[in-house]
Amino acid sequence: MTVSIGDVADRAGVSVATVSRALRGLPNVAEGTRERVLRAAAELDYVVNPNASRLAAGHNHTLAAVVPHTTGWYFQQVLAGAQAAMEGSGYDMLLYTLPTPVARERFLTMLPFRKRVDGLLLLDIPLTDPEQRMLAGLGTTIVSVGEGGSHYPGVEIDNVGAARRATEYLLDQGHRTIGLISGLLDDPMRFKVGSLRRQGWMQALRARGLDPDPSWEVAGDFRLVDGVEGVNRLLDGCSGMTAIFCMSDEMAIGAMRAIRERGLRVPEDISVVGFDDHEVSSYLGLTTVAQPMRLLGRTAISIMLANLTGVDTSTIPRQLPTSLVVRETTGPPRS
Amino acid sequence: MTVSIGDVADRAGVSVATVSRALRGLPNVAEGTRERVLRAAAELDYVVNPNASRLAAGHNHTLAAVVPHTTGWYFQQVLAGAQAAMEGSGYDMLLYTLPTPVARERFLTMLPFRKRVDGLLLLDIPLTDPEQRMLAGLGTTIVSVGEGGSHYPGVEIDNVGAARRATEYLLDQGHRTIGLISGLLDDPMRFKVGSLRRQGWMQALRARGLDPDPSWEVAGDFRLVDGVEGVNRLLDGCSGMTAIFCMSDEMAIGAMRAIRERGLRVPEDISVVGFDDHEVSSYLGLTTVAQPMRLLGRTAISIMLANLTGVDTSTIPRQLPTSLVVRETTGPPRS
DNA sequence: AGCGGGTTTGAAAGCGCTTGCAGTGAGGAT
DNA sequence: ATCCTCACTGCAAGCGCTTTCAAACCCGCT
Repeated sequence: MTVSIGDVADRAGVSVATVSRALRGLPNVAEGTRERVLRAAAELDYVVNPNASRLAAGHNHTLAAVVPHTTGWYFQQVLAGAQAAMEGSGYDMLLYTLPTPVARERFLTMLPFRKRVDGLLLLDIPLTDPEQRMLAGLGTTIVSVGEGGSHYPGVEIDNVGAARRATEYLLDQGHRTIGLISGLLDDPMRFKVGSLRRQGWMQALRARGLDPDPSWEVAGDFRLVDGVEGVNRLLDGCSGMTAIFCMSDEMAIGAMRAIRERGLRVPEDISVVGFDDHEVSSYLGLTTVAQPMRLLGRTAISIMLANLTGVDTSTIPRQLPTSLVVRETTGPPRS
Repeated sequence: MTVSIGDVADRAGVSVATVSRALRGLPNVAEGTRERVLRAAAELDYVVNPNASRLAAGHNHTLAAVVPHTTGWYFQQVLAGAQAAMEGSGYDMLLYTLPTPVARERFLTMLPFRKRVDGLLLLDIPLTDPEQRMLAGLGTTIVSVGEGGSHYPGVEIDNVGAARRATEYLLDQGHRTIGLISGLLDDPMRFKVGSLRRQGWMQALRARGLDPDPSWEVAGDFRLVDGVEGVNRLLDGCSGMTAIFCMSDEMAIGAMRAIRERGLRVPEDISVVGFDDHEVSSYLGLTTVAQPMRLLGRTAISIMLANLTGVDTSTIPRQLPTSLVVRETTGPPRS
């Protein structure tokens, strides 16, 4: 039915061992033999059976990406970058999505990737220290993006610095009461980036002698709807706010919607800054912090592949630059 | 080093054959024996080696999704639906992305999924008839979403009907010159959905005795930027246009941007309708045709799994309903 | 006690490939 | 001519499971 390595060997008049070596480009195969094997394989339209090959060789040539969810601009972009970097590497990519606490728990207890994956790419998966240690102890190569850990390498951006920079820009424009729509804080299952970006916002304000009141901030979960709710709670709970910093573009878009529904204008009444540089942001004129999402993915794969092959990774940068993209949703406050 | 089925067998005091059967829940294993095996496996923290298992059993328990690209709201949603439906099915999902003609060609010639995948999920991959036949002849179970084929089952929406409905709505509002920003047409490598939706638009206009001029339409590629360019070409080439139907929300968002940049207002000067019901559309107030993307993914997986197990699939619907979501970017034309 | 039937179990033959090790030959050195 | 190298090649033993087939067992019956 299906053509196997033995068929190729017969046709080429050599042993299966030689076919195996020839096909994989190993040395110790005479050039003439290799050509004969290659021709026979082509004629028979042979493709190796990865299961057999992996079983015999004891590796999987498979990587798994673990993401909180697959929708969401940020994750798509990082994944796309990772995929691109894997192109031609001979590795397959499996995807595990952990959208709910239940899925997360199951992943952490079942460890479904064991014996089927050589490397695990953790894309902003917040893990407690014991969880990190447990995973790292499994023998699977791990690389993280964003939410890092001390038990495996990772790439990330300077969240504190980026948020500080965005806030400083707002301050420079003359704003003094700058609201924050953050990610859920202090939840071990949630992203640390929330606290980091909040630190940046806080630092910038404090540096100018401003003391952010608790009513200046509100927690969201990076989604559009959180922006809407966030703005409403912010504007109801605090007067004189002239700018809002959102920890994701999605929240910023929701925020703008809510602001306009209250009859206020952006940026005349309220300036809005987002984070991510979502595809639509440029079309909406959203001022935002751009982070190199695809590069994050590519870099993580570089580290992964290098670690897997024992190559030195110390020259690969672990922190990637962000940039503030100023567009039309920010401006000076009305005097 | 790693615990194998033999270790479990030893510990449970049975043969590997029995362990294999017990672990997979096969009948013909005494209840007491099964429990003993399960306990031994748990104590040893045993997980089966999928490579060995698949090699021996001759199946892969892996599906591959083939998508034009992973960014883009539509594909993410369909994929998310598919992933959700695979949850607990025991199948892994591999992803092949064909963003360029080169990648597409390579995929079609190398057929990298052979011997590694039981089923192929073609997500809006336009294929010529010979290509379809070739793939179908490979013995891999194939299911399509969107761009269907006559050589394998698929799920889709009524593109013609949906576009006609949207156009009729615009006509009912009083519009008479309704532009179209379509997908690339007549390109074998491109989506047929473009032509189908165009047909719907055309039918609606003709039914009212309107004869669309070539200057009423312009081809795009479903991206934001295509909306911007499309509007500019449309508005430069045709006067009196009061509404524009875009074949994707992304193009609609770009279109609105361009319209506003020209100093025109939406919907007062120009009404805009999109297609997909993108996440941000509700926040932008975009009137659009909603299609059940996640359900498309789920349904495709249902068909796939059923076909793989030889279950009858004739009761699974092959065409899913769309709905027109009227929001704020449409209204009557200015008299 | 002996028998027929169904239920459990185990032995062993693969599944298709990789790889350690031994064998083969050609070519050069002695 | 003999011996040694070294570059190739083949043999055969796995890799860790599934599955066929037959043996073993447990019943209730005769």
